[in-house]
Amino acid sequence: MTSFTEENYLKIIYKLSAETGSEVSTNAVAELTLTKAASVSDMLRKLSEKQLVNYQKYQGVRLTELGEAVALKVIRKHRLWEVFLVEKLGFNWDEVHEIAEQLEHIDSEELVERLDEFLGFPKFDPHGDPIPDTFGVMPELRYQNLSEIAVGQHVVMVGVSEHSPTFLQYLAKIGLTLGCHIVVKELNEFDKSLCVSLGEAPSLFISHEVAKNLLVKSIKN
Amino acid sequence: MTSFTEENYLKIIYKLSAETGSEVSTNAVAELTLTKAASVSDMLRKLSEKQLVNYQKYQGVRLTELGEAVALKVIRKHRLWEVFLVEKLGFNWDEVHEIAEQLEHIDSEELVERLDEFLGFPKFDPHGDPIPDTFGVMPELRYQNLSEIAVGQHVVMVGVSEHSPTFLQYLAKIGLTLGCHIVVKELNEFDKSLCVSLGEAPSLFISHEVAKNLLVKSIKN
DNA sequence: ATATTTTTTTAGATTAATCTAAAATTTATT
DNA sequence: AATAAATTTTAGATTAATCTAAAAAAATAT
Repeated sequence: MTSFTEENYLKIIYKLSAETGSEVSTNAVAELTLTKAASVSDMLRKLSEKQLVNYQKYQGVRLTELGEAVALKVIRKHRLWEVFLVEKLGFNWDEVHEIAEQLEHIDSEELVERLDEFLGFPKFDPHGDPIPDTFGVMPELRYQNLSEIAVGQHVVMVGVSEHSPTFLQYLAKIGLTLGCHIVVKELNEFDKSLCVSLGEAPSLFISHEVAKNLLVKSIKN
Repeated sequence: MTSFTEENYLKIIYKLSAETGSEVSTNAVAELTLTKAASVSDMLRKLSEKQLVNYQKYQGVRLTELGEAVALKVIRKHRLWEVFLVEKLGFNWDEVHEIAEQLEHIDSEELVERLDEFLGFPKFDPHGDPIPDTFGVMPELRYQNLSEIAVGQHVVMVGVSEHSPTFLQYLAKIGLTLGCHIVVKELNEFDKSLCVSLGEAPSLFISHEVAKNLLVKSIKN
């Protein structure tokens, strides 16, 4: 029905679309599929004929409901296999992606359901990413506040619970953006302020007041 | 290195070659790959260029050592995955072939070795077929005599331990051929003779003397 | 031993997925 | 708003795996 290649395109369009919330550009897809824009154009026309995407020339692409269902099935398989590789076969969480990229295309509904059961119906993969259920429904994400994170932990910023412009402008000014990686370096006992590092940049001080309003996702290490 | 398709050809050539012991014909390969002879000719030329087979036009094909090593790796993976599907996921032994046909092409040495360990280094798959080790070495086959088989068991005839023409002619006469499926229906206590059935054919009486000389492989059910 | 049949190979097309180079469209800049 | 720059699409090729139809070789039967 859908080829290995088509499934990869759908998965990538799903991910890009989830990030931006709007149409996905040809170039963005080309970058992740490791192909050229010309190849992407061809494939988008084909996926469009198959009713898997809505595609208007020069206007970017979006998944149809059908396309999203297919993408979610692939993502479900990918993440379940990652759990299997880590929990059952003892791989490290950073060694499993490439293998799961292959396993995600194995075609058998029965296999997926039995694997899910064998693994105890996990809700998150070893990277903390949520595993869609049979119907494509994602589990609730269990984000934490940065203020709850222990020293030494590595997290990704996934949102804020305070939405005032002042607060958001402040975040932009100190370099805290959605998706940035944060390592908690130090916790000051007296005022609960944090010293954190952001990738290469010099360390940053964050007050408890600010930390309470930052939603983060922890990254296993 | 070797594509999905090439691996399937090598696997099929291995199996045909193991049965006949000599060169494999183009048509025989075409039948099992579900393609036409013309396609097989093309592929044999290609596999020959890659040093995976020895192929002389019109003279049939044989695996090289390299080709056999690749085929055995695929067979190893196929049979290990079948054990996984039956032992861990609870599939019936007759439901797993199609899924294993896909899983056998997943490319990761590390995965195969860890799977083998996870399964407890099984020597035979759920159909009783031997699983080659990492180096492509098949375990000793543990055939049984028909006389040792319990009532209700389903076996396949794989050989004889008496090779006299009289005996072999007798077998042919009563319809016992290599590869035929036998179900043990009844055991007569007083002379240890058996009543067995062979597929659709009417039941057959076999003396203990004959049963002792029939090598069979049991089939899990 | 010749003719017929069967098997196998070659020649020429087809499909899926990709590419490069050129043309078309959209976005950004003066 | 006109032009320049960037993005996207089309046109035309390429590669892997397959096909049909025709030619060549081998096996079989008279």
